[in-house]
Amino acid sequence: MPLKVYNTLTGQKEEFKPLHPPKVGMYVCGVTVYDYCHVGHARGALTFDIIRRYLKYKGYELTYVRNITDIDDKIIQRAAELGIPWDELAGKYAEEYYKDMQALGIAKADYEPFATKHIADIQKVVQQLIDNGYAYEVEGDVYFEVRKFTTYGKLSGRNPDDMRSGARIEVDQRKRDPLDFALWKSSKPGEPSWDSPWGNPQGGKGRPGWHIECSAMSTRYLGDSFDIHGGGKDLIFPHHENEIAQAEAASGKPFVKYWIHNGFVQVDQEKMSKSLGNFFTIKDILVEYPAEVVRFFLLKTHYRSPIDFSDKHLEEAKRGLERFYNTFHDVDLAFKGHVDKALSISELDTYREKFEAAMDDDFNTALAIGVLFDLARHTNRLLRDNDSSQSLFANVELIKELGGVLGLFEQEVIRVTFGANVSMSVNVKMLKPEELVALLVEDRNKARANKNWASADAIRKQLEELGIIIEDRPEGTIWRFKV
RNA sequence: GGCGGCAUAGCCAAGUGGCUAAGGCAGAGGUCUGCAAAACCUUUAUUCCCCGGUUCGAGUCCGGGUGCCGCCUCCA
Repeated sequence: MPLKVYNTLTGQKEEFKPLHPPKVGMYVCGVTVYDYCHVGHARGALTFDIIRRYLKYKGYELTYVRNITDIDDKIIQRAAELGIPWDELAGKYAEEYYKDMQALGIAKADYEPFATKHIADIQKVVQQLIDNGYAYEVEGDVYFEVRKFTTYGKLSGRNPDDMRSGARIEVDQRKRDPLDFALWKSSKPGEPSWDSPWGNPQGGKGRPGWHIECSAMSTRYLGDSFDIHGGGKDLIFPHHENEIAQAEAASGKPFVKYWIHNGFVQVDQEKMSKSLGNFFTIKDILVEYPAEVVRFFLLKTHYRSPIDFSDKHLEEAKRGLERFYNTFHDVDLAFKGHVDKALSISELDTYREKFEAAMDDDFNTALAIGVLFDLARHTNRLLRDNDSSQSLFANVELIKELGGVLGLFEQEVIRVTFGANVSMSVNVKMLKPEELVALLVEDRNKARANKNWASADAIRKQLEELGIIIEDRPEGTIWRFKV
């Protein structure tokens, strides 16, 4: 089945045909490190984590680059407010960013370049643009001349003549056109700076503009033309539009084939953002919910749709996840089942095919999760009918394998055994002293044997308050953690 | 003002021309059970914001309207 992706550049879903199969190059705009990351950043990172995982599942050889912006106005401003060096601030939040990503189960990209480590590459592109006649220098600043790039606006569907530049900010009179944007900025005394050929007769000090680093670093690692470039919807204009102008004006070649943009996380129907102040940091949320719940919550909605962030929705996601874990546990418990109506291999293949069809359709994780729910229900049904535990393990394996493509069900588990014939898998991260629980369960069962229901119920209730669920089943008592 | 997106059950959310509109959560009834939980079964949208149109046939395409959101300024 062909993979289809929605391409912002054409406004359509297109069949994914890499430039040099099976190799695929993907560049994603990461974060500017001046503060903690919030759930919106998590969604962006997660979207491309899924795309990466699925491309690999499909057998592509992916090179994934995700940058970190460690020099810009916000960093300088925030550092000044705090009275600390700008690079100390950037370093600190880069560290925090790495921690957040790791906590969310989002692996590092193959390359995670920092802007300040690529000043030479950036200057090379700026010079190239000047040489090609697309950029001009004014008092140490270098601007891109938008009117020279005739296809400007093709990504965001804008016409330069329609844009009301300067409607909300003052236009720098030194620019030839209000739309022109900075490639290189001269530095004021005390600001971070690098030597440059621009400004003063013999060259001056300055720093890169915001957009140029992505053009420079993406092509540095992936070549002048590559397959996928991604980021949040808010980057379409001006950031990505400008990247295209810079890269194509410099190289003379098409820059990116597929542009992919993820939708926003909203709070009460409004975009979650730093400027509105309505954000929740990743750290805050991970105190309340396991990372897997956050991941599941985000993947229940297609990546391009807006998603409303709320406690209620997180709780819903948690319960849904619990459903899968219950199935895993129950199949474990049915270890000694017998063989009859097993799911055939071809039936399992049908689920795999449906899952792939969903993911092939522009990474439709919401639909794909629906397929996993179907398989879980099917498995529970077979379990009820006393089917083969062997074949049901195959079901669970498939759920875990496909869930793994979404980064779900990946936690390390250990097997815990009670008495002679009851055992189960426990998420090791959530592990509490299991011997103690086993002991309490034993005590409770003694109480039950004596029909001391009050005592038995009290133990169950107390354990539940600790996050441990007791269930009395025909085959014996089991316990599990709440998700 | 320009450009783009969204509107599907109590809530969340798939579906973008054709069998009875996925799935999850919540609710109701049932099976099981000391009780509870889990699981399973049944049930919850004659209908997809409104009005026109195209078509044998539209939630799905086209036109108009209403509401909401985003970008045009830093933003994932």
